[in-house]
Amino acid sequence: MSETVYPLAGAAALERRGLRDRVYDLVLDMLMTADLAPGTRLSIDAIARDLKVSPTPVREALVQLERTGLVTREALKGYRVAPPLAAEQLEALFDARLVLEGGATELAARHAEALVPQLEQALAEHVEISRLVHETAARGEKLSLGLIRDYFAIDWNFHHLIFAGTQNPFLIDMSEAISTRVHRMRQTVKSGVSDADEAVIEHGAILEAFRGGSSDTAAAAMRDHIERVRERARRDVASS
Amino acid sequence: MSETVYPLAGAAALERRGLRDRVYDLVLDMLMTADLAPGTRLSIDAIARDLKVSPTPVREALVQLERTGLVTREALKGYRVAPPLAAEQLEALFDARLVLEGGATELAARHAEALVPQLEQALAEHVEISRLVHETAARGEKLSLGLIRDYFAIDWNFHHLIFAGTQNPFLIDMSEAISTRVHRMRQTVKSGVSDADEAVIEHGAILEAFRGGSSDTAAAAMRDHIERVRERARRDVASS
DNA sequence: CCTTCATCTATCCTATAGGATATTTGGCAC
DNA sequence: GTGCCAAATATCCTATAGGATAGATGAAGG
Repeated sequence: MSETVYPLAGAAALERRGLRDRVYDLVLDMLMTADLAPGTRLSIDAIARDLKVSPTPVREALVQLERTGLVTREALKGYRVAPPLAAEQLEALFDARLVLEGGATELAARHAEALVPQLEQALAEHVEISRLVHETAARGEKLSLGLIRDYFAIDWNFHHLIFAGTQNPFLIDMSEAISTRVHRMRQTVKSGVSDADEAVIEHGAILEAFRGGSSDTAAAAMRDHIERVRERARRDVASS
Repeated sequence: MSETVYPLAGAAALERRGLRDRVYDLVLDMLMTADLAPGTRLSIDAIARDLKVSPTPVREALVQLERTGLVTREALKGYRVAPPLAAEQLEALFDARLVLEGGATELAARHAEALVPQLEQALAEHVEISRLVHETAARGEKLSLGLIRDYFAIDWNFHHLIFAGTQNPFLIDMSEAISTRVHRMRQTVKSGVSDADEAVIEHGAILEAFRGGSSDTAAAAMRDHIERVRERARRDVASS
């Protein structure tokens, strides 16, 4: 008796999750880190055996993943890792980002006061991990998958904070759809870590614009950043 | 024997669908037409009994619906019809539409030549059904659910064509997320049919801008249209 | 009369089983 | 050796069963 009951501390944060959700996280993580060749079959039974669960929750997790665009489904044939983004689709992705993130930046500027300190924090982390990457590279070591993963997470966090700053649940939802595609693109396109310095500078310009309080200036800085990322990605594709 | 086999005619269009997909369509239709009170429980077993299928495909269809925002899920508690859009969320929805549809209109202007005839067709249908609505109202008859449904479909078709005109799969995906929410909003907000004349005029202005070929003008016309719809929706909410 | 606790029912969640479909393997004919 | 067909295997898809959890009902105590 007399079990220690932790009262309300963060009770709202504790949201119960079924097995389905955990399988979803695991498969998502698997798709993000281990770069599977596009078109690889994702056998439901095989995944179920691997994770020691029944096919049912796996099936549901894959239905959910299908809506993110990371996997494709053909009825009665199964799921596959989504094909890589063709050059045309890469352009479309950046067009969509220009629309979405440009607009989101304008809206987020309404709450700039709350947003600026968060972006400062995110940028500081970005600077820090860039330094780490450079040091590792200078020592001639190969960048560990974990480090690359962390770098991408921190880089995207800056963009994510801006979406969150709009306080618009619909835009935040859409940002997640974009997010998965951007992460996937970075697996195929080599770049992403090599342009760390430029990314930091451009993020800094966006932050500065937020400090200024002009939504138009901030949106312009964001659009400029995305266009530059697009250019760097184009060069990478061309050189591969 | 000797079954009549229809050869290749439109074979590409015939895409095989599992039971899961049919259940999805049925539940989606049910959510769109029969206006269920928000918060209504969607029992998996009950739906399965209704449709004479096992719970498994129903469960998968609901997972898919969850991503559209039409239903909400609480682990171990089940699915419910999504709560109605609060005033705040209504504003957020229009903000998101301004960003998305404004941007999409700019991009669609690149392919204006192909788009204009389609929009002309859509607008003609819009005019036609508006006339029908007016006649029905003039006779003092109550508007049938089918007529209202058709009106909404035709109205939204104009917006959908513009998304399709971007030829951007990512934006088209996002438009579907918006579409379900807009349809749902129209169930709660009374307006939508009453402003038929204004909608036709504003759509006409967008079409005219596309004919002119200026992407900025077209985007401005679209944003103006959405802002006006927002205003009309606000008035409706206030008067209820 | 109201609160509290136990029991009971309904529902969700996961696991297992079997039929249906796709894919692969092996063999045969050319 | 190459192309085609058939059987075997693997996989997907739906159905059913049982354990687990949430909500409801009813009784006991204050």
